[in-house]
Amino acid sequence: MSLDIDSALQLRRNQSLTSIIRRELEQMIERGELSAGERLNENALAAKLGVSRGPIREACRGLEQSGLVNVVVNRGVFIRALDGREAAELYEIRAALYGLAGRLLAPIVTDEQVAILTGYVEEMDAAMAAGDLNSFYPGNLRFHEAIVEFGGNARLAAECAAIHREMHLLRRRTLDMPGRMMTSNDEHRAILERIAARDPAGAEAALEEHVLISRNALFGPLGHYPDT
Amino acid sequence: MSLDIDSALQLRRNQSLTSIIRRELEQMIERGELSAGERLNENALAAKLGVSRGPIREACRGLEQSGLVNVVVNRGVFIRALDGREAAELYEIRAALYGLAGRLLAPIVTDEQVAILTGYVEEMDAAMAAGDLNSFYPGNLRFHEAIVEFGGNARLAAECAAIHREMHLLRRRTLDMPGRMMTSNDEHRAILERIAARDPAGAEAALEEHVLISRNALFGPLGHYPDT
DNA sequence: CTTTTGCCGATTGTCAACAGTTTGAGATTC
DNA sequence: GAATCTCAAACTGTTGACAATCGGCAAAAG
Repeated sequence: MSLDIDSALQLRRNQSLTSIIRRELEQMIERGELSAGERLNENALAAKLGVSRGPIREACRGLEQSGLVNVVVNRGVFIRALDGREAAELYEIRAALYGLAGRLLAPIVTDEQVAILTGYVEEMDAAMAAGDLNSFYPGNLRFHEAIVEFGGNARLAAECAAIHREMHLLRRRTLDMPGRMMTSNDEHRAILERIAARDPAGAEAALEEHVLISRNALFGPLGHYPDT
Repeated sequence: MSLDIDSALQLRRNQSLTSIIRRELEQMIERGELSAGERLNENALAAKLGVSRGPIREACRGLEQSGLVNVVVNRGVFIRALDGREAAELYEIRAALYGLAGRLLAPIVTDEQVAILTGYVEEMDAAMAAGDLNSFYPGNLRFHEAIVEFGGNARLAAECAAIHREMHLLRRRTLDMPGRMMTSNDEHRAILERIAARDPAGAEAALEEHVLISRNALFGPLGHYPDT
């Protein structure tokens, strides 16, 4: 009982309407309920959420800074549309950051953490065997999240999460295409193996390669910066 | 005359009060007029800038997202203070990003760009010879900016600029300490030499090392994540 | 003397209204 | 019939006001 009150107060304590709305909008983008290029109507949103326009505008300024929306003066805020070039640039950065995460993690990883990562890979194996893409995806997500978390650089983890959110702005929604599921998990095994071997350079290379292969699967292996 | 009007309109066209205020606050932080931990008073700022609190609050939400301020509900916004651990984490990320920039640039750099970079290094040499730290600093800044710009990944350049802004939150303000000026420019020469040789791996390594040496100069070479 | 309690000024969170801009439809002209 | 002009509706930018909350100080209780 008192625990409920405490947690409720704790929630209230660092959640203004603005932050609640920002999170809500982020999730709407992640779920695809707001698609790229779409315009946000402040009045409509305010009415829908039962608040005034002030907090909505504040939330949108936060989203603007994190790159999820574009704001055009006197015209409104638009869900950002990643073109091919921007997505490719993002993948490049992501590859470098995941590589760094692997390099940080390999020397300090614990046996327990290796076990956790192994669990995720096996989950994905099971999903793969069942041909179930919907349960493959969360395993994939947690595998990558865990690597950056365990690496010990909290800021790096936050940055990777932000980039991952931004990836949802890509029009072609298949972040990991069905056909890539099995080869993808082979790569996961390779990454895990290098981490478990406490091999920083190997883990770095495996993670970088994994991200860049994903990128090439989306854009084709040739174009450096595709134009759409 | 009409040019003045046009440029004024052009300014007005994609600059809301919010964006002007955000830039102003960023510059105040960069110039050190707002020091870490300090609290921003919305009313005072609004009066000082001659606007209402709305745009101020919106600007602060943007600054929050880019990590320049902390917002505590019902207490206000505080200029963020980087502790040692956060700064070290930032340096690690920065090293990886600059390394990526060097790797991208080396294969595609033009002779003209090499000449520009060489010019910056010589500027720094001159400043060094004159013992003039104040003219060393901007050369240093432009050298690093140019490398990420020329690399061709616009998003990477933006990310590096954001991290650089964030570095100004460090309490120990000497981003490059006086004593490091000469050794620092030796490293710049090494970086430039690897880029001019069109050597991606070498440029990457030289840039990473350069950033990590800076980090160690600030924190000492030993501690992985210092606590203050 | 220390601790608790209640109040008050200051500050933030939120809202509703006003002012200026954009947009699109219909009228008007050539 | 096509292009241009006019104008009103819709929307965003900004403001000032109201409500809720926090921190500190003084008085009362122990």
